[in-house]
Amino acid sequence: MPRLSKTRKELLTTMMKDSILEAATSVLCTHGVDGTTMDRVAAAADLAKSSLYDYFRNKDELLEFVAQRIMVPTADRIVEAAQLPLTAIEKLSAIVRVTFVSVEEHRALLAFLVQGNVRHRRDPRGEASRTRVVDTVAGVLVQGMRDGEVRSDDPMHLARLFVACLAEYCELWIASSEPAGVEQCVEKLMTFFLRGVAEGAGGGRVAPT
Amino acid sequence: MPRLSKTRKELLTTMMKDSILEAATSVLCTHGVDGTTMDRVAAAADLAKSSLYDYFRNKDELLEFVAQRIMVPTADRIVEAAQLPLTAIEKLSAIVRVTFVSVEEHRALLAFLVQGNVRHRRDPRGEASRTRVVDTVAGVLVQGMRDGEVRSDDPMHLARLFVACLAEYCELWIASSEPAGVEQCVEKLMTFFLRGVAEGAGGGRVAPT
Amino acid sequence: MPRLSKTRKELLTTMMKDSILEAATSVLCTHGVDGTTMDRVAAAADLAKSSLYDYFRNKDELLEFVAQRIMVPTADRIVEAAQLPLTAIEKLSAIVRVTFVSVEEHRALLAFLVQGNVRHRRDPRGEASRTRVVDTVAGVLVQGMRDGEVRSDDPMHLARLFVACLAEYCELWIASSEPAGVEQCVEKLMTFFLRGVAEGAGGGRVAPT
Amino acid sequence: MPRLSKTRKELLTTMMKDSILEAATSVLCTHGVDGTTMDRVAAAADLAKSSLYDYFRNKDELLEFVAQRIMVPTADRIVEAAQLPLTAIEKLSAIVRVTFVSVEEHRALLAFLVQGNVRHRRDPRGEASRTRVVDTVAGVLVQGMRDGEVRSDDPMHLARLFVACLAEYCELWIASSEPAGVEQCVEKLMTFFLRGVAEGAGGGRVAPT
DNA sequence: GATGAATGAGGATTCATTCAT
DNA sequence: GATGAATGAATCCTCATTCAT
Repeated sequence: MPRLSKTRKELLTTMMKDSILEAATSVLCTHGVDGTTMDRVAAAADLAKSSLYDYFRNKDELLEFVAQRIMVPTADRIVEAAQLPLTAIEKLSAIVRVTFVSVEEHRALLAFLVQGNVRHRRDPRGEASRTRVVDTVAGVLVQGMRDGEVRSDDPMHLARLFVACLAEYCELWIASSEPAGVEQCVEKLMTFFLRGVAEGAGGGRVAPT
Repeated sequence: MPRLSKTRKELLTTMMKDSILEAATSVLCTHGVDGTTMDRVAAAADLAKSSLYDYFRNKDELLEFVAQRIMVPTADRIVEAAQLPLTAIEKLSAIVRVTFVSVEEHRALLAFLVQGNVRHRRDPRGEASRTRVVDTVAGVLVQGMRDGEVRSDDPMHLARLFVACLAEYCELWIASSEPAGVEQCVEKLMTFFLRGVAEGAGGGRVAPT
Repeated sequence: MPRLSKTRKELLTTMMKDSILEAATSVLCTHGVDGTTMDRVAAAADLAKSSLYDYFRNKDELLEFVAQRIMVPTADRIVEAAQLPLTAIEKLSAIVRVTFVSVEEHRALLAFLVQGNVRHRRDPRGEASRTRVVDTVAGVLVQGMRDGEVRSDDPMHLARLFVACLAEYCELWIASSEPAGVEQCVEKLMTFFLRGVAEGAGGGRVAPT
Repeated sequence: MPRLSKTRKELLTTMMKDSILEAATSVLCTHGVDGTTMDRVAAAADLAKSSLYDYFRNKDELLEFVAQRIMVPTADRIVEAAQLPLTAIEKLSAIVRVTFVSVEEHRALLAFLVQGNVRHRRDPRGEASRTRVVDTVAGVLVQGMRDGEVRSDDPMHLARLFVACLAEYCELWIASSEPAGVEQCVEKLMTFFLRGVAEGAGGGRVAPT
């Protein structure tokens, strides 16, 4: 057989990486980050453990690959949404919508990563993506404050609360036995985020001590 | 010498367990959940590793004990706050306040557990406490809806968002270099939770698709 | 049982380390440096592999310990011999003698280390000892040249040749089925080293090209 | 196309083996014996790893081939030198000279093999060549003793010392930043070997105990 | 109760080797 | 002949757990 053309070779490699990605994803969902061993990934990929090392230099690189493959496109879409010519509130809606769509694609995994990584302070995998998202949201909030759409407060704090709610709601949604439609989720979450839970327009005077 | 009375014996055991608890807490703060080995706990407790097994059947039981000891009292206080004769909104304020006070007491650890455990799907430690808190908050929200203080929505969903925000804000607060006072935090978080981020009374019309 | 006194504890640990040392020594002799696995050492020590790590942090530390325990005392004796108030030639004799005595104590192992390390350029274990020995010999040779006992030449080169011959002769000696006495070895090697192989006093005119 | 003639086929195979030899040589020089993996050799040979097995049954055979290809010609030249119609001392000179020339050709590699293999007791690669050399030298020494050029002693012992010195000096020479010329090396080494290090004709009375 | 010692079940990683195409 | 893909056996190391004293 003649040497495979470089392109073809890379294609095959890419397909294998994707197949391993899928296996790793499934193991991650089933066993959690700490339970994700090379053994299990290999088994899920129906491959010898050592073969994993033909595609990834080590476990970290593999996990990094998973994180990138899942988080980065989502973060990308979010950043793009924030760059559309919209009002701040419209952008926030768009961000929520885009997130739900991504999560719907990857179901459990994204939620898992969103959580897992956010929380493991020492685990840098995926942290970059989260930071990008938080920063993007903060930027939108600043725009909203400038335009009088959003009340004045520390934008980074609000952005983190926003992302935390988003993550929690994704989790909720995915775990739900009869998940609601994306649009309904967007609306509910935006309502919560914009108006809070208090009844009525003038509501929400914070209770005295 | 007569045998120690059963009571006295149990008292000593309890003291040892507390001493181990302290050691485990310190290790958890220093090394994180994954870095918490029986070796390190034993060293921190100035005890032989094998002696840990005289007080706890295994590592999980030990960690469970830690989780209980830290989370349960906080959850207790939260439940108590929810039982005071207050309006729903006042109760929510009280819950937030009580949480911040607990977090302030345990600093890193509580926040760590709040995060770490909530997120690790497979890790049931502390999950019970979290569930209790969410349920309690949901109950308060139901009261609020009945009394016209809280707008109508799925109380479990709102409760989870509430707790998620609370956890995120604790994290924020603990990581902060010049942490604000408890009262200020309570107010900010309650404002967010009750009124959202939208400017003005009529704000927060959710953006159309 | 009361806590073992620190002294007693250390004593036991030391005994175990020695027992492991012996096991490692035997494995080294049998399988060579590259064939010395923790598995084999554990088996030879009649211990679980993991127990080795109770006494040595890792394989390198174990091998380092072996090297130190074997090489350092020998190197020490050699250095001491070089500090006696003797003529250079007498010192060289003393060095050879001391080496043979050490080798006799440790038989195969010392020879093995002498070789193994000398040759594995990348393996720093024991290298320090060898360097010390070579330097010491070089010092003695310098003294000999100053005193007119040794002909002028690069002392480092001569020292390395000296040590190489010493090592080779040890090897020879150990492999021999009817090993000669130490004194005879010393004499033969010294004769070789001092006078070479040429017959007669005026011998050894180097052959022309 | 007609089948290649057997001869032609073998020729191609030989060429490939040589090409792999070169690759292996380069890897050996760069990474040492332990760092010489089939992967690296394949990469250096610009060949698939599995293709190596079309030419060598296994790694040992490959290394053996390398050893032979490097050592055998040198040993051959040494044996030839020993067969010239010369005095023993002249022969020894010739042997040293021939060795240095070979080493100069292969630089690091030969020295590496001389060391690495000689010392690894379990590693038979190259051992045969070394034995041939030692035997040849021993033969020359016997001639020298018969002719009164070399003092009486065990010729095998002296031969081994001779070879050990030769190897050490090669190493020295190769590691040297400003290596001396071959002739100078030959002379120095022969002087050492024939006359030892003692000053003066009558020198080298071995020191008394 | 407490301790020191020991262990077995993994886990990541490397590498020589095989085999269908 | 050559290749890409795959593999199993080793190897180092960690850690929860047990047990005699």
